[in-house]
Amino acid sequence: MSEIRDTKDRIVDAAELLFAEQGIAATSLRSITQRAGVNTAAVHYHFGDKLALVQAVVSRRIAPMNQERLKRLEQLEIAAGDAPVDAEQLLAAYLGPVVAARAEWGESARRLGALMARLRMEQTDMEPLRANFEDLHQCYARALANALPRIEIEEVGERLDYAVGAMIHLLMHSQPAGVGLESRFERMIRFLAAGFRAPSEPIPTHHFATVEDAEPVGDLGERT
Amino acid sequence: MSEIRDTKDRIVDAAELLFAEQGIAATSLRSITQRAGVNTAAVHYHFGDKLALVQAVVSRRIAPMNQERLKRLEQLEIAAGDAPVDAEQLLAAYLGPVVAARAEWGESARRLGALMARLRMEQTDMEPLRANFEDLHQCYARALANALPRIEIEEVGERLDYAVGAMIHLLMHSQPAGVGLESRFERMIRFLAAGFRAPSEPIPTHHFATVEDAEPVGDLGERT
DNA sequence: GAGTTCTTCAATCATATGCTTTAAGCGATC
DNA sequence: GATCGCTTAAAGCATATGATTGAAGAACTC
Repeated sequence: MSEIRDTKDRIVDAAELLFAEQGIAATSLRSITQRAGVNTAAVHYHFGDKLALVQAVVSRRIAPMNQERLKRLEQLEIAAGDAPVDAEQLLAAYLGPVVAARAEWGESARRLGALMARLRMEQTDMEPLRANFEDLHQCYARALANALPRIEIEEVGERLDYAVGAMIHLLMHSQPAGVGLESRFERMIRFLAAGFRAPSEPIPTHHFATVEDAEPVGDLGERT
Repeated sequence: MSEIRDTKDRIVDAAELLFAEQGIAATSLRSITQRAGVNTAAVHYHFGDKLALVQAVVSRRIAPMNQERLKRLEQLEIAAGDAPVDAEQLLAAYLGPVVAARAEWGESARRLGALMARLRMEQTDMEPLRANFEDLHQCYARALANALPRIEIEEVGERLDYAVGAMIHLLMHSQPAGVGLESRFERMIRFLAAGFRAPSEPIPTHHFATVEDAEPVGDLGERT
């Protein structure tokens, strides 16, 4: 009985690590079972096939994190009442759980970023994984569109995509020790929030030579 | 003689397409040679091994594009004289060649974005590929730091990373037909430029309107 | 045209992969 | 204590992979 969970968990642990470090397609079941110290057939017994293993890994880590993100969004919307939620708070709610995951899972969480990036890259090849992110993206895009009424909703979606791209990058390339990760996240949020608040249309005339000081995060008081 | 270039080029063509669509590690030499209509051994004869093939693909497409980007940077700096180059122009110079590549290479250019994304993801596994981007990144980070004297240079580098992440995302997920790609690029540049101009520090401790609720970034990595 | 080099081809190697099968181990139930 | 279900183990299967070989085939030089 104790061995059951042990074997299954060890497989998922090893798979998570190797998927993150080498990519999903590039990781063989044998390397997983070898690292987990279990038999090669165990993964097929417990999961069925490789894709099911991938989904198990996702279910254990990514899915709860995305639920947390949705929960935070809900809380923000409740707290804001009828008023739109602040864009920066939305970004923090979107990105925060990833940072929290690091703090909670310690060293093993270092893989999370790489795993998410791999998922994002390879989900084209594995359609079933896409569903894990679509809801999340749509909900936040809608909330951000409310927070930024001047920006066309379509463009808000695009910008959220860019934010995801930036986050993925940070997750992929941040140092193992996670030194300064939280402050880097804060800076990234500042960067992204400023981008989100950029006007939707270009400045009619092509004279943005002196825009530098004219369009910072000046209009911050649009909330409360 | 005519066959020589043909075979070599056909291999590179097929490799570029398949690398972009399936990933580098996930693409077998056999699938490449099959698509190219050449013998399996041809790739080893002409290139040596798989990594050399990858480098050949990069050399033909990515490397010239990166050179173009450096050239544009140089021209901007010359044109600006002693004054720093505008950040938006820098971003356009950085991202423009990618758009130009699409227009120039037609349908085959659709793969470029995916290829660059794959390269970025898998270059961790293939160290030799990293050099193709490091110079570029440093030069632009320096120029952007000049354009944005208020931002710490370290943070400028981070922000450029985020810009790359956003660009990669756009390249990966834009539609095949490339409908509206250029306008999307323009909007992305607007988004990114606004981010780059965001102040480096959150908001100095000294009072700025209502710091209390205007700084949602603070409770990012909350410990439960 | 002979000789040399460059290029292609079919066949093959050693290994790795996802997956299956068959049998053994183990605990609980009757 | 025998039986049954769940779990693990070892071996093997069919296929795919990167790489190599040696010979056949152009192509060019002299």
